[in-house]
Amino acid sequence: MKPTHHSRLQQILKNDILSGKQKEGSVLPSENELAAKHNIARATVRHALASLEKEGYIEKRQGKGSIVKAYNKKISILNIKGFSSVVSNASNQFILKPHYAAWPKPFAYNLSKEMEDAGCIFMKRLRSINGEPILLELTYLPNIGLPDFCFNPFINDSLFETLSKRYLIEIKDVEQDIRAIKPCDEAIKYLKIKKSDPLLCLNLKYATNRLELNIYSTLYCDTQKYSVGNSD
Amino acid sequence: MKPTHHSRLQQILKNDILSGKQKEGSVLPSENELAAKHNIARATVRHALASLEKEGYIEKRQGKGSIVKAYNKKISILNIKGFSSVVSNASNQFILKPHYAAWPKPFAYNLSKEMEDAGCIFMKRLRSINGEPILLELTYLPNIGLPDFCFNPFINDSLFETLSKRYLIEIKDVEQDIRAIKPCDEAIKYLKIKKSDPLLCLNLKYATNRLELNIYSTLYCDTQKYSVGNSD
DNA sequence: TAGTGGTCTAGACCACTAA
DNA sequence: TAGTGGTCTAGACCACTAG
Repeated sequence: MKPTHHSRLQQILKNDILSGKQKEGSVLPSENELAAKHNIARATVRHALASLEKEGYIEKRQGKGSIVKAYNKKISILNIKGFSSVVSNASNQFILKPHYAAWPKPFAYNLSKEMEDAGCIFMKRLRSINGEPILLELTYLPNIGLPDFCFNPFINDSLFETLSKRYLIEIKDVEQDIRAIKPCDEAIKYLKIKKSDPLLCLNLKYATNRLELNIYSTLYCDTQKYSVGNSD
Repeated sequence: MKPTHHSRLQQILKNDILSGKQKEGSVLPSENELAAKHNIARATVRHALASLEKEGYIEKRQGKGSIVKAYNKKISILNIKGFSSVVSNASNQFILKPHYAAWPKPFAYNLSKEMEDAGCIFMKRLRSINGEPILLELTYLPNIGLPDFCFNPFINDSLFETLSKRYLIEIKDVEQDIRAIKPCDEAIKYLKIKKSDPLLCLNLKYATNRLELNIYSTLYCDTQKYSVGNSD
């Protein structure tokens, strides 16, 4: 996995934004400036900026420039950013730490024979905001090419950051399925809601840069105080 | 609004896919072939294909080609495609036809003084699949630059198609806000659900190619039979 | 008017896939 | 090995924004 010019620039700018060096509403250096500074062609700069725009970090305006987008305060599960990178005052608690298991049967998605046989890594997490439980998440990863996954703690409490830094796995795409349901017993227990409270249920399928590797999550979300959104 | 080479090619390919001339799983002509056939540079072809990929119509594979994506059978409200272009056997019924009105107060989003003063165009639609009511949609458009909007019927029953063909307005972006709620009386009546049934509520804000023009929709969706998804 | 992003060209080389 | 998409360059002109 060799870094390209555009992905390198993309990472530099993303870090500038996340670290606050580029504040929301500020204008990035112009495409020509970036090209000159990094010794790359303008088309390559545009490629990097297009990626940042797709991920929701910037907004482009003809004649003005590339503007750092306002930070979205919603629980942005629907975009690719994940949870811990978006919500502040959020905390993660493992109800079940990552462990090896068989895939549940039946499983909502089709699995290849190879994945089926390898079994899965399963975890159950409760996510809270300001101490209030908001989200119960069941996550399934195929037990392929993830050595020692269960024996090392997460980096920064983040599954995606761990996958990226430890295994060079990047999330490319999300497929999602949303329903409003009556809460199951488990959700009632952990989210401390009533049996009559409606609950948001999301089934997510994350595609990664490894073609055969998908990550599956089922989320139960109490949307009475917070809503689920995207900034896409 | 002058059509560009890449948007023209994008439209041609999109039509080929939607009309079935390019079937799901089939491979589009190669970038070089498309470039030669349409007398444009390969970079321009790539621009068009990138847009199609972003909208979920195709998937690119290095060394193989651009593959037409499997048609997503879910009610894809979360992507930009809209409703009528995605779901077959779907029907639209106006509960309230488009008419001029004041903006509701309070309104979930901030409006500029100009928009506020212009008032809005409001409509209420019930959408059914196979004769079963699934979705109640309340839509608000600013009454700016949409002459005679209320006096002409929709093209193909589609708001987006009407905006595109009659007013050259294209949807660029969607911001969404999702909740599971207890149904309101109106939803119970039109969707024929019980008071205890959980209901999915979506607040959508569509951005368009006209900077000051946003479209707002509130959707109430019965997800007991169909779920809401995206193919992003 | 100067500077920005948007579109477009005509090349080049590389990485991957399949026969 | 031939053909595909992925990356990249060095130019050009246009449309839009702001001073």
